[in-house]
Amino acid sequence: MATDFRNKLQAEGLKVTPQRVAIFEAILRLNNHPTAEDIIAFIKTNHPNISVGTVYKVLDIFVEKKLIQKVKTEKDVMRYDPFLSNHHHLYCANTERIEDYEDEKLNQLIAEYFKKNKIKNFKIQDITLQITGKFSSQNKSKK
Amino acid sequence: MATDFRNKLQAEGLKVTPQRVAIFEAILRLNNHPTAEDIIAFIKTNHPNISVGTVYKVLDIFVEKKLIQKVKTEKDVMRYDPFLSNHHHLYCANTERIEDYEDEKLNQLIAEYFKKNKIKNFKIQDITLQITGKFSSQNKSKK
DNA sequence: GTTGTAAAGATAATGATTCTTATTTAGGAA
DNA sequence: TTCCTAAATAAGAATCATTATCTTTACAAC
Ligand SMILES: [Mn+2]
Ligand SMILES: [Mn+2]
Ligand SMILES: [Zn+2]
Ligand SMILES: [Zn+2]
Repeated sequence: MATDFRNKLQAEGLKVTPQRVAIFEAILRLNNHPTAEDIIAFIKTNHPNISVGTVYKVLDIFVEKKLIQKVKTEKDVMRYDPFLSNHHHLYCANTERIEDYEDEKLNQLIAEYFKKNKIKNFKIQDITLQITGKFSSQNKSKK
Repeated sequence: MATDFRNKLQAEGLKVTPQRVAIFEAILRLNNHPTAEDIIAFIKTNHPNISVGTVYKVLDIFVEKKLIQKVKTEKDVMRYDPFLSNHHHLYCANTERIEDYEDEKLNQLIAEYFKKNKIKNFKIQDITLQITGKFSSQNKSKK
């Protein structure tokens, strides 16, 4: 996992720097699909003089190299996801909480559906569900 | 349709102003899920001195009153959708094009699936698919 | 040691959006 | 119709997430 990350960076010809490690670890720990600001705040304790620009730069690189993903929201702040597999998101209707939702059976159901029902003039690469609603067990990793 | 819009505004106790009408019509005409900037550019021809702040304000009101929806993207610009029914979106992997995708059969399939497979601690309100891929018939209403 | 290059830090700039304030207007009341 | 006033708009400043620029550092190859 941590070594996996190092390997992936090196395979892309990118250096394994303390900043990059710290940013990646922060995203893993902050498991509510953190914003850049969340990440900076988290890192600041052990790594007080990290530069804001560096964080944004590194996040872009991670996204480009597919070490993380961006998560779409209706807000004017980007959020990041270290979880790369085909999965879906539960959006809280009231708060900024976003939880992962994995469901292989559902993925297959949808894949089969689209195998039979092609979309004209469109080649599907990826399907993600945004499931909006309310969490009943309050909090957990709120924002 | 146009009167429907007026009624809905009045039902909410909101005044029907030329700006609001122009903004709503612009969103209908600009059928690629326009940004505020797209809307402003479109309106400027007939309505040269509309204020940017007004457009953002009005868009917020429309969203709040459910006359339009926001469309989630990975970009730092908001996009708006006049289409309110349960529908999905086809995101072009290369361009900013976003098309509506309506599929009642799919909606039912998914609804049935979740009727049988509840998500623990979560009450679903709405499900939207983001379908990413490539359009084969190039353009139509590009960005 | 010198050179070259990727990466990080500091900080200015950008661009979408929001806020503030003065002015105008829609539309109900008189 | 005319008046009145809360609601809405215009103009422009401010905010804030993100980008860009420029300098400095890390570190490897020569
Ligand atoms: Mn921006
Ligand atoms: Mn912004
Ligand atoms: Zn996720
Ligand atoms: Zn739509």
